[in-house]
Amino acid sequence: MNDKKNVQIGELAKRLGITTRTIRYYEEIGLMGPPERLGGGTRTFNKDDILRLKFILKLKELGISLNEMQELAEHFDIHKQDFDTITPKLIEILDLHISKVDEKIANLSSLRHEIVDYRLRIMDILNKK
Amino acid sequence: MNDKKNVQIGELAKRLGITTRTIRYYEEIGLMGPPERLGGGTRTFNKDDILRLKFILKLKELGISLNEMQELAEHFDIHKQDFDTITPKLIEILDLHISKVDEKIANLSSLRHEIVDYRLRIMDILNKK
DNA sequence: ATTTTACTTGACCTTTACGTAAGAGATATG
DNA sequence: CATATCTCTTACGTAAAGGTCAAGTAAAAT
Repeated sequence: MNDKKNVQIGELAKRLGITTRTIRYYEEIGLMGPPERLGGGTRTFNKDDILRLKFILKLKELGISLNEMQELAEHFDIHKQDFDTITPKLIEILDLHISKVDEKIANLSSLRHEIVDYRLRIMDILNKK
Repeated sequence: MNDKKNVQIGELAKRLGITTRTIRYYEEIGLMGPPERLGGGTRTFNKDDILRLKFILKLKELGISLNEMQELAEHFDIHKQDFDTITPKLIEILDLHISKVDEKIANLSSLRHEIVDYRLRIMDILNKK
């Protein structure tokens, strides 16, 4: 009666290197749609659930916040396998994210300059004494 | 009896473009030593206080966290004018901070690559259909 | 002197992404 | 069956850097 493929939360967490809290949290904020439950209420995750979770983790790795993902939750409904609809929107998001990253890099670079300059000025003060 | 130079918190905040809460907060966490008070308890800030606050804001601008500043609070005791003692330590900090920034930049750069790659793979999937 | 600002402390609120604990029920194993 | 090991929900805690009241004084302006 139990699909070989269905997994409980602890096992899934261990597999993906995250905690059960994280999985429940993603469900809590609606990133992870309610999974099936066993008779007693225990969650079981099927292949699609796992795919979706992996996808979320991938996006997170790329620096996309859970909040940003939520705004797009409608678009990457992996359950529905409508990869056609999800991808254009996702690419849009990724592009936006790339420019954000570029901006951050630019900011850090100028910050670096400033720090170096400041450092030099202090060194000067030290040497002039 | 009142030094022309002494300023109250609202005025000081306005001058530096921050809020009074921020100034009180810095005092709260010990970044800003207790200032003099008027008879009624109103804080007044003298030149040194203002210098110190400006210094803190400068460091903050450079991306140094309040926490990092606290660890160094002993070293940049501007009140004591011991610019000799503060600078070497400060330079040390700045150097450390520069390398932190470099690391962040490197991370963001590789993140950028990953995102672009991911984007490309998705584009491929789209085009192959 | 009186009104209008400004200042005081205290304490709770915000965001993000979970951590952690409590108490109770479910599942797996010997 | 008993026990060990999940899993469940609820709900408060955390870090950073202040924001935002609220009630009560003090200082400044008229």
